[in-house]
Amino acid sequence: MIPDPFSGLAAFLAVAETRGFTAASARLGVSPAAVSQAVKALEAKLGTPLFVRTTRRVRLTETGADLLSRVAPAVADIAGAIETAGAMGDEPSGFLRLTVPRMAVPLIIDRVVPAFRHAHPGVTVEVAVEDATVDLLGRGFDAGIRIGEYVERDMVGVRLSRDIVWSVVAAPSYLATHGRPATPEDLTRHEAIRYRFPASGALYRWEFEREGRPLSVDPPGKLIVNDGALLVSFAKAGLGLSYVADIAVEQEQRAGLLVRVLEPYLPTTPGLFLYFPQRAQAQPKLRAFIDVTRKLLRLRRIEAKSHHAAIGELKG
Amino acid sequence: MIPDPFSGLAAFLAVAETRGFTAASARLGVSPAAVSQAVKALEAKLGTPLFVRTTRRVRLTETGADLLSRVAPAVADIAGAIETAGAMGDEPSGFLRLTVPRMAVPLIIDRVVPAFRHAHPGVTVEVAVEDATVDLLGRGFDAGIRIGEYVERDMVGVRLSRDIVWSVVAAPSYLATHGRPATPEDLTRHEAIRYRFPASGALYRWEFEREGRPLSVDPPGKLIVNDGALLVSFAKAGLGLSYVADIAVEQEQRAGLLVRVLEPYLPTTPGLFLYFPQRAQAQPKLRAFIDVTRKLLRLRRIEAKSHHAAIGELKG
DNA sequence: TGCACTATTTAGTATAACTTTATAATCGTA
DNA sequence: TACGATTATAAAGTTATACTAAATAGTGCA
Repeated sequence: MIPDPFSGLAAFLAVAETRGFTAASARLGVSPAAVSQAVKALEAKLGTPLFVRTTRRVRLTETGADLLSRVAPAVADIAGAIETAGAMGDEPSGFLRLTVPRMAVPLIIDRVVPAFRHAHPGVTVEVAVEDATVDLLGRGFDAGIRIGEYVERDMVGVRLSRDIVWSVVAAPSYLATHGRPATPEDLTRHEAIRYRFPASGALYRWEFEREGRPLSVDPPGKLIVNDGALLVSFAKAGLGLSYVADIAVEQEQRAGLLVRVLEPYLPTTPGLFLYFPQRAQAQPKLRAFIDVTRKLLRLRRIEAKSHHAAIGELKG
Repeated sequence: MIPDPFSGLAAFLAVAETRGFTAASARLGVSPAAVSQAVKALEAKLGTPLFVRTTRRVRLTETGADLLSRVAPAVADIAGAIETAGAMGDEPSGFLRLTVPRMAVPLIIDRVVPAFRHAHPGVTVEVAVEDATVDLLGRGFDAGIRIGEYVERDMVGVRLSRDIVWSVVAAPSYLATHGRPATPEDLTRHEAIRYRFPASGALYRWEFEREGRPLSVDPPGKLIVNDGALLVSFAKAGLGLSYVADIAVEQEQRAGLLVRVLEPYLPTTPGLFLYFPQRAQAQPKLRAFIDVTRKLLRLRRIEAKSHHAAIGELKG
């Protein structure tokens, strides 16, 4: 048997509170003999009687009174904690910790988290923005957003966006001055706004395809940033070419502030996904977050269709 | 069954503290499946998972962490109350935890503990052998054996042995080959079997007195041990000189296997004492241990007197 | 003094908890 | 990338514990 430090306490407390074994047995829903045996076993374990009893009266000994006075508050604490834990069962509450790449902030997080907080004020949300691939369980996260379809087993991926078409963009003013690159090799004669990964410190190589084969380029650049938003804003300022996901510059393109170049050479990859451990998906806080996210992204798809935009399917 | 408000808590606490079901099952002394079932039943009762687990990792959920933080102090209170109640019983029961230096094992522990266990089978005795000075209360010990008379407040010391006369001893064969040191300085031309304290890693300096003034020597030696028994057995094997308490080599001296040298220079210190908190001495388990110890050491003194040996007084 | 009621003990039974075995999953290392 | 070692869990069977029923002894009140 699992050694039970509480063995006999329930019976002891019931007898002490009702002042009798028969009353205690009625309260506990068992026979008087069961209560008698349980208390007797506890007394044997302690090596001292807890009650003085006649067939007509039950009185706590000094040791029993002392034990009761110390144990009763602690038992009440435990009962309260268990009740609270049980109450947490149905309503989402507690902490929801997410790790997300910076790109996901304007696309997903800025929209979903306010809606989620509004719908579930009992849940504290923590968003850790980082562009490194994160070990969810090891770092204590409940879920994460990632580019591309994760292949880690026992993880579930929920698509949050359509596929990403990568883009090289520049301001019209930049192109007027420096010309328009026609092939990836032309980039050697241009200014690139480079991206450095915060975690690893590596510079992001620009990736292309030619006739189905991958091609990687390290273009020259005198601007290096570690923030995706700066890639976009510096490009708009005419400071160079940026390599970004098309979904990050949709508005700038529509407004004519940024222009795509090298389109025939740019790849497409799966978009943003929400990942979480399969075992965790039964948790109310996570289910609630997924539900809110789906509803919001479905609304966005309806909006996008009305703008005649191509939308990727949302998958469960 | 008596409804048990604590059902599953022991298993839950064990898993939370050990961070795994297998480790928890080892601690509780049951199979991993039993722990898994107990926790699962508690989770079902609460309607919420307490752990997120893979086969390789176990992590508390937010609910589980909250439950743990609330339950753990209450459980500790209950354990303390039960232990106190048990200590106050007339029949000694529960745990008696002792910390003792290795030297005390052959002299005291080997004799007293079997007798005590025989007389009081209801008490579980734990003996921690270590040569470091131990904080009794901080480490959860009921009593400890120490060389010398403790002056810590609220502690009571019961003498267990007569004063210790320290000795430098060697086998006759060693002395025949290497000569007999006449002064502590002569040790520089001898082989010492050194003692290293396991806890601190410090080498034990050999302490002498000359004309009432202390004198400390670091003799050279190519044998270093952290076990007192090895000091004696290596000395018997003629491997060098050992610095030991005379009570540790009484039999070897009587048998002529070891010879004392440098006697005029060796100090005497108070012997072995049993120490315990003053407020604990009313506890039956501790009173019983003291009684058994006194009886046994008194018997030993009668034995020793019949051998015409000098015995130190036993003090309370 | 007698009766009603309670606590306890004992023997038997039922149920709960545990074990064993097999399986699936995970993580680390080669 | 694949394989092996280790862990968690589920299911079925077994064992041990806790409970019940019945009998007995004791107590307190009318």
